[in-house]
Amino acid sequence: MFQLDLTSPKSIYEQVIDNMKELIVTGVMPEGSRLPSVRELSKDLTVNPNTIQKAYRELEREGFIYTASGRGTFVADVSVIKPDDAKIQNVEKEILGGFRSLIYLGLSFDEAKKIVETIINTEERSKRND
Amino acid sequence: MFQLDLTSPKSIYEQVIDNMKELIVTGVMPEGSRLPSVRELSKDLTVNPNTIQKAYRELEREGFIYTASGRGTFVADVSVIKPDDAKIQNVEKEILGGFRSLIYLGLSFDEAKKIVETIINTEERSKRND
Amino acid sequence: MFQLDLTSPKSIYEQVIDNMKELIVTGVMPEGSRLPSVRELSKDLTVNPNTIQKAYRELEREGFIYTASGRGTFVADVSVIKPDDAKIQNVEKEILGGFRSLIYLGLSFDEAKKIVETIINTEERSKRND
Amino acid sequence: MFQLDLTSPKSIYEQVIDNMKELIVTGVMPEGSRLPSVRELSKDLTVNPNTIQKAYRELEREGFIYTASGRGTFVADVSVIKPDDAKIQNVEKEILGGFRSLIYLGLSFDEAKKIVETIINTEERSKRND
DNA sequence: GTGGTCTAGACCACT
DNA sequence: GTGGTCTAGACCACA
Repeated sequence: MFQLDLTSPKSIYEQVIDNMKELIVTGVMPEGSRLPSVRELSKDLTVNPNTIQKAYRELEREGFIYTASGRGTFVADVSVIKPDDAKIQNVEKEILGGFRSLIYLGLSFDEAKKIVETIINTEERSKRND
Repeated sequence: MFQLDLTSPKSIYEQVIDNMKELIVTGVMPEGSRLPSVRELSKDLTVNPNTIQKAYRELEREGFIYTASGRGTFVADVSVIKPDDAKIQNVEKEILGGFRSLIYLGLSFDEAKKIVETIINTEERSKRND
Repeated sequence: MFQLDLTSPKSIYEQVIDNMKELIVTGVMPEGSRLPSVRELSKDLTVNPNTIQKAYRELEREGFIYTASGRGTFVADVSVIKPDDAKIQNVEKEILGGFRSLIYLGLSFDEAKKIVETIINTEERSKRND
Repeated sequence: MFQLDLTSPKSIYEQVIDNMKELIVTGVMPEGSRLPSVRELSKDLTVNPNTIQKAYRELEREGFIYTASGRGTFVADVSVIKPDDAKIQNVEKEILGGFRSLIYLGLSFDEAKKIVETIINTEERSKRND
């Protein structure tokens, strides 16, 4: 399904969340499709079931999936998710922090700006090739 | 000097580092100027001295400051710091992650792009007004 | 007969029970009328027969229906059911918990009160229009 | 601090959440006050630390508390919490379900209505005596 | 089989 | 000391 990066500073359950969101938002996992069961995925990634469940729980809380005990977990209707302004602001701060880090690392403002533009353009192109 | 946000998920020592870098990179604390002593700052921010110590150690490791034993810690020549490619790549990943988060939160690609552009432009304007 | 909400946190058998009770108490299914067989209903709702079986068993236990072996299951005389004080107390706790949740969600006491009154009034009106 | 009801159908972590919310909303735990540490409370209630942490995490997510790793968890400014319409609707459904259950249990509409009114009035009186 | 809860106990970073 | 993450493995209700 996807791979974990054990060297990443991101925790395992966060990686699972991000990877799943990616699959859902890009439509690889369409609405209503069934996610691998907690046990399946935990075995597949060789991590503890609790870790997967933690990720699934968070995904459910954010409205990406819904869970039917005894039957499985399924992709929700993501188009309904309404942007949460508070969260967006947090992410904005995160991005601003990242941008400033580039400056701290010794880049000029214009170099940093260019890097961010490149990141977005690369992302845009990769989306178009889906 | 600056304020801490005790409710922030960022750890205190990270906040100290970021604030210090900000002051240094923007020139508020020019090269050679003396930083508050660990004790002074810890008292000022009412945090544990160990926490300030840790922040200063990291700042020194990254080349932003240097310590003159018995005299204090001073701002280094920041223009010398060479961008560390590995670190830049990490920050790039962080920014990309943030950008994708905007999408996950329900924004369209163009909305997310616009937000990032606004962040950078705001930052640019604030720098010009320094 | 009725629809299930597969995304609901309520389990399927609970949904079946509640829907059946609704039909019985409102008189849509009058005393003595025959319920769909387990197989029929399970096919109709595309759920596992065991699930329907479990719901019927619970409904019988509570006195809403009775089974005539080999002939089917029928609506019992509901007017005979005596309120079970223990159960009523449980439901009262549930309602109190819900009411407090409204407060936790940031509503004032009066707002919460008004909401509950509206719920009951709406229910009352819909009953009158049966 | 409070007691758990091990016979309750509510899970332990839900009970912890509800009890804490109660203490916070009623002002027993004012803004900024420190919650018992995960370990303390787990020992106090003789439950596993993970269970307490699960509760604390949820409380944080809902904005009732904030957490400062290494220092403890603290009561947040609850007045800021904005009612979440989706959640309110869920609670409304819950209350409606409870109300209907009273009817199913054999009460008349007016009896059920009176019970709910009594619940709210009792709650109101107990608040006034705080 | 499915998800949900819980225990016991470990390791980590931060204060 | 604090909270955060994770493993290993148990028990439960539900389908």
